[in-house]
Amino acid sequence: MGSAPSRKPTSFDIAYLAGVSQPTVSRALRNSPSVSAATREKIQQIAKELNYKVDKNASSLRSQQSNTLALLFFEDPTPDDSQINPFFLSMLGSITRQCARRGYDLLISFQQLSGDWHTDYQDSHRADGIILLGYGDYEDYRDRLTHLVDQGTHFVRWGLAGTDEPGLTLGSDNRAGGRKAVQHLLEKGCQNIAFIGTASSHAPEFEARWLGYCDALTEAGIAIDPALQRDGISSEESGGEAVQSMIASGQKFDAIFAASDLIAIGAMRAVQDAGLKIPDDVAVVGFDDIPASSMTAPPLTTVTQDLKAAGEALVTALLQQISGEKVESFALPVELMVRDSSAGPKA
Amino acid sequence: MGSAPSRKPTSFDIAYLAGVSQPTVSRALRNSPSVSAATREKIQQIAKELNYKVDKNASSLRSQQSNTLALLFFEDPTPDDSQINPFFLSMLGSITRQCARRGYDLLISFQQLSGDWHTDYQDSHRADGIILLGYGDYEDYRDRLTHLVDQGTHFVRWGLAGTDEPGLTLGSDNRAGGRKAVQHLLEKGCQNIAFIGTASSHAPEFEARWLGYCDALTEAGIAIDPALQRDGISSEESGGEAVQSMIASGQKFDAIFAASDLIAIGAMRAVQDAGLKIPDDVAVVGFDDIPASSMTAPPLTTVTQDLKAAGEALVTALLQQISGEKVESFALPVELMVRDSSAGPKA
DNA sequence: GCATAGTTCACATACGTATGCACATATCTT
DNA sequence: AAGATATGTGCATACGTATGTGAACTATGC
Repeated sequence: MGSAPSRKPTSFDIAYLAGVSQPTVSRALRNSPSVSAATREKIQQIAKELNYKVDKNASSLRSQQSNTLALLFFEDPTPDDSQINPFFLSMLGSITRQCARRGYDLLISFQQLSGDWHTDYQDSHRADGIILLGYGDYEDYRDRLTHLVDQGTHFVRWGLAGTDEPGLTLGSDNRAGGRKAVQHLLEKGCQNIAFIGTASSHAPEFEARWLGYCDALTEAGIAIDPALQRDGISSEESGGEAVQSMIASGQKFDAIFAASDLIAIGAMRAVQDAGLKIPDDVAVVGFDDIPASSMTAPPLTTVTQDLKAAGEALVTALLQQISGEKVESFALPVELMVRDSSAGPKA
Repeated sequence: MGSAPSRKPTSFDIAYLAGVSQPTVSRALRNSPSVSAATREKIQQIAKELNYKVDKNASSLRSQQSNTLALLFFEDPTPDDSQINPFFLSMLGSITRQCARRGYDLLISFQQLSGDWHTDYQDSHRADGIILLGYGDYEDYRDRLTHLVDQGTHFVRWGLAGTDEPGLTLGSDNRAGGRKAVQHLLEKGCQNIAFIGTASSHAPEFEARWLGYCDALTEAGIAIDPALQRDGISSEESGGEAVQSMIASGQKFDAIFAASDLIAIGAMRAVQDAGLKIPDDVAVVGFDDIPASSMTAPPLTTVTQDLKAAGEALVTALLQQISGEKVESFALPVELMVRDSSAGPKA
């Protein structure tokens, strides 16, 4: 191909070739209205020929904005080589594309809850704003969020919308999701619906899902039975142990609503290990619709969140905040994805 | 807390407070040996108090290196809101952590095979090097790789190591993996082992896995039977169709080696839909060990690649290349992860 | 007591772009 | 036709850091 120039072309090179000044080149390439169409086209043509690309560092330095967002995953118990929560990982694609569409680069990082990530990206001018993804007890990092707000850092968090923690939070309508899940089980004729997942404010999303569970039962005139509830974090082990505990205690149940798919998958395995059939003996519904959910046996009925909409909402909200608009937290609608783990002859 | 300063502190602010010049601050913060210990400590102390962070843009502009790597996922048939191949997604965690450990930021992007991504990150000085992840027919983008090499762009690709395409390629030892998988099935007593996956050079990794399949059969003195082979891309549908096709043709088979887990999962479902038991009637082995593999029913035996080592190798190789070292392509060892889809009474 | 080497720092400047301002020319008022 | 607005471009400079060069000062040698 063409001979490799010894040096990357700069806006001065283009200016020289076009017979204009460097500032005019800058303006022309940014489609400034204060440069004539003829000049602009000439400059853009030359830039293309030289394969010129604006230097991101110089541009960001001068304009004081990086056109870059930072995506921070954080995990509570982070083992060093851990997997990321599959649900959040699924959101990555949507966020990435949305960023690209808006002309923003995306910087990515995993973080422990410790460390001083909360200031790094902002202070070093690497990113104009931050997206925070991660389940977790936000009591732990409430201080950090407050600090971010105090510093004027732009950020948006995926979590339980409408709560009172600092900053902007978007999330699915977890309560409505829990309600839909349990209503579905009730319609199937289930009588003793168990809940697995921590129903405390330390896990606000799980708590909201639990409240939805309560809503549906209450509406159906069924009493909330603590004996049908088990605490659990979002893991397969946790779901399995909960089921074993219920079986061991002699508790009758014909359905399980799990606060996450990972819990549900572990629960399903434990149910099957106990010789019970899904969905005939026990129907199971999860929450999140992680990729594995459609591959289990039987495929898992679950509450699916619109990941595409979520990614778009996060990016959009963050960019609005950056541009100075006032943005309100809001919840995204969810839908029930009925699969075989709750289908069948029972209805 | 402290009162928020109206302006972010710069190295000049620190210099003033420390009674030194700005260059001395820069050197002190970079631990340059040409600044005395006393001065360095004083400066670092002040920097800490002011919560000073080096401006990434200015630093990168001046030093002409960004300390950033770009991770490019690309997909052949990219639907706009597509999922990323779960296998590559799994590698993300390892790469991210490794970058962090080396003090590099990670920029992430999804790309079509079209577009001019191959020059963007390099030319705009956004990244010092590029990691390319994606299966695919690299005939399609061989030109782009060549272009990258010509431009002197630093990049490393995950793929079939040791092939002759331009640039540096790391990958798993796909052939050994295929061999191990099939040896395992032979040891279980399987006689008619099918292969699903395109055994052509357009899918070089699949081809290598197929060669491993042939190796194992040949070593066992079994003839390679084309009737036991079906082409297929890496998707569940593809795996399912392949199985249906074999069953429809009356072909006998008591085991399947699928070139990817997605294929294997689709194949398992088709096998079960046909009323056959896994592993008793048909044993199944996949390749990749995606997260869903352990959750299928039965859990899928598969060839697992060391994702942690892979991520580290990619980052390390790229950084070595950036620093001017000569780096050779090499293959990483793989292991068989035996689960229930190939276990059982047959052995 | 002066030259040599070593240490520690300041000065000047470069990295490449974006933008406020002034200025020149062209177009429009009355 | 002279003054008033519009339009397009150049000039100067700022963004914040990193680094080559040289100056001052200290320590060492004879």
